[in-house]
Amino acid sequence: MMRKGQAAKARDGGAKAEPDNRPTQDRILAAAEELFADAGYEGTSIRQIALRAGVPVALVSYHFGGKLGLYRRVFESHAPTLVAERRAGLALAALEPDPDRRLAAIVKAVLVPMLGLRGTEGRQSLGRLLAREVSDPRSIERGIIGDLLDPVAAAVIDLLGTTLPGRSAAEVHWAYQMMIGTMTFIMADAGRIRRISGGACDPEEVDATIRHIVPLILDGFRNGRVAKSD
Amino acid sequence: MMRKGQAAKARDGGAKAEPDNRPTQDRILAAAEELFADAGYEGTSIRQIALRAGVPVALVSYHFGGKLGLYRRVFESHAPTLVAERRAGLALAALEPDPDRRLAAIVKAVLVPMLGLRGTEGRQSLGRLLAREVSDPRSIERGIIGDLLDPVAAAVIDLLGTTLPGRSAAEVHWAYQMMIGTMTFIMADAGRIRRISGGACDPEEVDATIRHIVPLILDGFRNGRVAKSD
DNA sequence: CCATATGTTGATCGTATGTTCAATATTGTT
DNA sequence: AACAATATTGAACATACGATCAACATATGG
Repeated sequence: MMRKGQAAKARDGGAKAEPDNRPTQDRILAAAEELFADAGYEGTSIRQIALRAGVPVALVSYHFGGKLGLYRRVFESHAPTLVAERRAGLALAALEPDPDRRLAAIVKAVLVPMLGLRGTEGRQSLGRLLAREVSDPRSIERGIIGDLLDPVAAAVIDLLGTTLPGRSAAEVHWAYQMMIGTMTFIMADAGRIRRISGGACDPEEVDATIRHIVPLILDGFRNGRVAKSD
Repeated sequence: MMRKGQAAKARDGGAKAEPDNRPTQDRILAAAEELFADAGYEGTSIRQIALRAGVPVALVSYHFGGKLGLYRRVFESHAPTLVAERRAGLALAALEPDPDRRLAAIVKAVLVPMLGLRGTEGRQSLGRLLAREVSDPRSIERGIIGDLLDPVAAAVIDLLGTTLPGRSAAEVHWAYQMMIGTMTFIMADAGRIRRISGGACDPEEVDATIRHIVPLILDGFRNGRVAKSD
């Protein structure tokens, strides 16, 4: 009962110097983002989140209406930026007259905003969280990805289809899934890629990752036609 | 107290006609495989598993020494088959003199045993479970993938390196990660790919999937050199 | 200054979790 | 048949979970 509001509470963590001026909801969101990214939705408890945020458990339900509401809000608070970056890149790609350059622009418009998260201070956990949600079969029930990311996905596939005129719908969509699968796998990685490659590959090195991954995907797009029976 | 052993217990489920001759451990393993694949490790409870297997909860801990032991056993009971299939395909690929054919053989040796699980009766959940474990950053702590699958992964990368002589270690490893990422993403899918593509792509149709995915990856391998600065 | 809405707190609710136990049933061996 | 080893059972354990409550503090606006 000695503490008088936020100021007293601010000192107990001791981690940073400028901790608690940030509104309480933002601190809860930040804690939730990290923990959900590390352990997933089911693997994280609102008690852990409240503990890291330095607030009583009841505040989480009060501000976000429960665990699922908080989980959803984490995505809603960050996804618009990602979507806007992708749409901006797509718009630039659509202006490109040369099909080959346009293809490269599309791939970069999709990959760069996402892979770049791993190198952006304070955004690493967001990238892992998005990858986790995309990978999780259960995410369909939650509908978060469907609501926030599917629209821009459709735009990507459309532009991809007009840029690869000879391909069937299946070929275009499989190519898209290859791109998303590769990207998601890299985003979700927590060190295994670097370890297995003996340090040759490191998703944390964003530029090098993009420089290696983009051509791999691009050449699949350019040449990868469906095989004969064989 | 009326039931006398297994026979009486067999009738209560009512789902199948030939249920309980199967040893109890196998029923628990089968139930665990499905539920873990659907909801993940944290999202599944021992009680759900015991309920589906038609056994008391205590039996799970008795036979497998706890939840984690059961989870691990599910992989141990199926992974050797998958590894053997991959090694067999790799051995055949190594005999192929033509580099281009060898490359195709390597890719198929990795993809076909895994993607084929989705079309094998009673193995669909195993495929989704493997994909889930590979995607989960937490799986590193469990060590299951590292113990069971990493050795054959190293063999794949080695053969890949000798088949692509001019490439750097980073290029070879990134190519490998693209392949695994694409495969894992497809295996983990629970219907979104089919829905987004309007039915054009369906991971359940194993042959069509392989025929589309293999050339996409192959052409990335063949041509995807690292980009200049750009 | 009061009245009201909003934010915050610690405690408690009912339920679910993984694990363990003693008691009983079954199986295998001599 | 008698024995020990193994398997099965229902009940209980302590802990953790998400949610909710009444009490209290703070901010807002008249």
